[in-house]
Amino acid sequence: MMTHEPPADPDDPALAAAQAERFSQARTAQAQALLEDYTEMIDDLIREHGEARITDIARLMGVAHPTATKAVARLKREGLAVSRPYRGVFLTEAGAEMAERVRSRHRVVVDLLIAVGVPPESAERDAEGIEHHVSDETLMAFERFLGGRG
Amino acid sequence: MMTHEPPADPDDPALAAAQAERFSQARTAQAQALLEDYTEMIDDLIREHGEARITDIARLMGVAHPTATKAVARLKREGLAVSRPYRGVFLTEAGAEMAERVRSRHRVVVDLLIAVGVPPESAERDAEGIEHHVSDETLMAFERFLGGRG
DNA sequence: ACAAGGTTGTAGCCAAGGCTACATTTCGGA
DNA sequence: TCCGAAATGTAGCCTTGGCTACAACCTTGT
Repeated sequence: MMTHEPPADPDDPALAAAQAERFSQARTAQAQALLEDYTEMIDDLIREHGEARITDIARLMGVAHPTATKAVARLKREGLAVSRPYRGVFLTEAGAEMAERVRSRHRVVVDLLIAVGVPPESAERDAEGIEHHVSDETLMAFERFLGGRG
Repeated sequence: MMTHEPPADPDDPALAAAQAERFSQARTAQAQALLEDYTEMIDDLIREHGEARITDIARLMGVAHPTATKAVARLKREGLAVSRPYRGVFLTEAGAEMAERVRSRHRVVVDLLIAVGVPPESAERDAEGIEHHVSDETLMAFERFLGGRG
């Protein structure tokens, strides 16, 4: 049955465009992923320690500290965070909103994975990558699914 | 309840390492994603047209043709594909195996999304990004879940 | 009070994966 | 046949997200 893989017929412009659009979208989602991860991490750290220090961000993200600095610079550029030299990093309102959204989505994804039988450890691990590709419609479906089984 | 988000306590080396490892792994998966996508695409084209041309690959992936050329160069470097100038691209045995694995995983992911209530269109769209982060354990869980409701 | 050590910033490198512009090759139709 | 259009290759640019090395800045203990 051919319901899964679309024919990918290079002669059909519509199908080709649709296919290209999916990959394009996956690439876009990936570009967002870094923002989301750092935003949530900063939010986590502030909740627990009242501040988010570059060193801690870097260590928890598993990168060298200049990499974290660059990421924070991008967050600032995008209006998600603020910081002053040698002070911690803080989220703007937009950043806090994103963090909340990301945190909630992460929880739902992990819960769904566990609900369909994925071992919790794998669920936590895979969710880190999966969550960035879960659209709003898919997220809602996950919530319905989880809700429908208490 | 704290079962989802680990405390992310920067003072606990073990937790920090585990957290870092998850992000690290997500980054690795992302690096593999391009290989997987192109490999499957080439396999698709060969199945349908007997050959995979750079132009078609590029169009279906939604990129300019030199981008596809670069990707194929990487596939060749990694021993997944072969090609001669102005001839099509072909998969090595390793490439064909990867394509088969990726195709199968893609199908399972789409089926699972649909099974938990995601609209087919969204399922197809999101699966493109999600599949690359589905580990073997998670994949097996998906298959069990699908099997158990046949 | 101040030196040592940890933290942060900055400079500059690399590879990957996009792109455009241009050169070359192939191939099909007049 | 052979010429023009399409396909492919190549060069070179940009941004991103890694890294190391080094400089500047805090902070803390003696």
